[in-house]
Amino acid sequence: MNDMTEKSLKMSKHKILIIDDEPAIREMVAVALEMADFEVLEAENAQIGHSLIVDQRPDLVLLDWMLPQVSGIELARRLKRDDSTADVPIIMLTAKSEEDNKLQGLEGGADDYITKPFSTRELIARIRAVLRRTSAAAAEKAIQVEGLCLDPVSHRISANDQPVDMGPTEYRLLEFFMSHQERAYSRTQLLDQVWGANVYVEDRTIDVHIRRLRKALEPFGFDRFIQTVRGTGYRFSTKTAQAS
Amino acid sequence: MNDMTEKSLKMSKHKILIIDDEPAIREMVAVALEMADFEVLEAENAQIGHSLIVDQRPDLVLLDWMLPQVSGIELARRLKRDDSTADVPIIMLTAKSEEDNKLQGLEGGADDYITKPFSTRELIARIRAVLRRTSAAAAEKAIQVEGLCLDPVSHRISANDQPVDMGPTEYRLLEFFMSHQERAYSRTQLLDQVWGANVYVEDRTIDVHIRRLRKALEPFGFDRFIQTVRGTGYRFSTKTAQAS
DNA sequence: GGAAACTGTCATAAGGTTGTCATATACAGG
DNA sequence: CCTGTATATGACAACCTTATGACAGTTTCC
Repeated sequence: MNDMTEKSLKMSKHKILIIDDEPAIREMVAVALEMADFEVLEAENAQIGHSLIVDQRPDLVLLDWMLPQVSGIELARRLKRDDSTADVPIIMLTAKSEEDNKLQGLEGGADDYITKPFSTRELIARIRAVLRRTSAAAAEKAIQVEGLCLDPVSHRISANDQPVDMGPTEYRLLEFFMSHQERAYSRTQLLDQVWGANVYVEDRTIDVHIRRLRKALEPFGFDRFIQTVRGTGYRFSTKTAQAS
Repeated sequence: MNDMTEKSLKMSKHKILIIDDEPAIREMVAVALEMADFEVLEAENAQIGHSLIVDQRPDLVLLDWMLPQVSGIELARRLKRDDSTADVPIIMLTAKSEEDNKLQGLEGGADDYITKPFSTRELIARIRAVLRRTSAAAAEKAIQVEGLCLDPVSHRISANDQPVDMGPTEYRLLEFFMSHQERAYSRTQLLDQVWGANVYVEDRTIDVHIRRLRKALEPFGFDRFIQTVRGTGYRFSTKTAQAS
C-alpha cells in the first residue's frame, strides 16, 4: 500500500501542457511552472495541442478558452470523447469577461477553471490540487471484470463478492494485468512493471507466480483470464482463450 | 517488442518522396536527404506525385503547399481519404507568407509542416521525428483483411471474431505476410525475414509451416490468402489466385 | 522467539513446437 | 499420356517452453 506513495516520490516531474495562442502568456506560465518543478510543453493551437497530448501524454493540460480555429472548449470535448485521452485532467483558462461561461467549461469536461489574469501562485496551487485529486482518483478506482473485482482502497480482491486470498506479489501482478488487459507481456516486461526495474529475479519465477495467481482464481473459474501466450509471455483477457 | 528496434536498424533506407514544382528546391532537398542516407524520389506536380506514392509506396512525403493544377493541400486530403494511402506520413512545406494556413495543413492530414526557408538539419530532424512516430504507431496497429485480423498488441489472431490457434512460427509468418501483401517471396527470403538471417534451416521446411498456417486458417476459408507461386515461393493476396 | 505466510529457485512432469523425411499430388512440357 | 519437377501432406523424434510441486531462506506478525 505504500507503493503509491513511494512511486509518487520517485515519479519524474509532472508534465504540463499549456495550450494558448498568446506567446507571452505561454512564456509566463511556462517559466512559473518550471520554477515549480514541472516539465512544460507548449502548443499554440488546438491541433498541435491535440497531437502533443496524444504523443506526450501530459499529466495535465492548461487550456485557453479562446483559440483560433478550434476553440478550447471544443478541444476539451474532443478529448473527453476519446477514451484514450478522456482521463487527462484539464484546467481551463478564461478571460474575466468570459467568466459566465465557466459552467459550460466544467460541463465540457474541464476539471477546474481559472480566470485571467491569475497569479502564478494560484495557478500552481490549482494544478497541484487537480493533480492530487485525479491521480488519487485514478489509483483508487476499483477495477471490475465480470465477477472479478480488485479494490485498490481496501487492497482486496473479490470474486462474485467472495473474498479471494492471495499473496502481495500475486495481488500486484493481478492489479497490473487488470489495468492492462488484452495485451501480451513478456516475462521481462512483467518483471519490470510488477517487480520494478533493475531487480534481479529469474525470468522463470514469473511462471510460479502466475501459477499461484491462477490457483487463487481457479475456484471461481477466473483463472481463464490469465492466458499463456506461448513463446512470448502472458496476457489478461476476458475473451475466450484460443480454441484448440 | 525489441524486434521493432532491431528491424528498424537493419531496415533498408527510408524512401522519401518530394513533391515540389521548383527544380532547385527539389534538388537541394534531394542532396541533403541522400547525404542523410535516405532514398529520394521526386515529382514536380501532384499527379506525378500521386502515382509515385501508389507505385513506390514511399515511407514519407514532403509536399509543397503551392503546386500548379492540384494544390498540395488538396493532394494531402485525397491521400488521407483513400485507405490505401491514408497512412503515408506527410510533411507540408509552406512559404513564410503562407504560414497562417499551416493549421489547415495539419487538419488536412499532414503530420507536420515546415516553413521555407528551412535548414536541412531541421528538415531531417522533423523527418526522423515523424518516421519514428508513425512507425511506432504502425507496429501497434492491428492488421485486418476481410474477416481476418492480427493484433500485435494482444498477440492474437482472430477470424470473424473467433480466436485462431497457431504456433509462434506460424504467427510470425502470418504477421510478415499480412504486412507485406500482394508480393511473392522466395523460400529463402521468407526464411531471412521470418526466421531471421543466418539461420540454418532447410528450404523445404517453409512448405511445412505454410501447410500449418493454411490448416489453421482453413476452418474460416482464409487459407485462400496464402497462395503458392510455383517455381518461386509464396504470396499473401486477397485477390483470388491466378486463373490459369 | 516462534509460527505462519511469502518468495525465489529447482527439478520434473506435461505439452506444444519444430525441422526433416518419405510419400502422395499437382504441374509443365514434350 | 508420360516424365521430370515442384508442392502438399502426414508422421516423427528431438527439442523447447510452460506447468507444478517441493523446499529452504526470509519476512511478518503475534
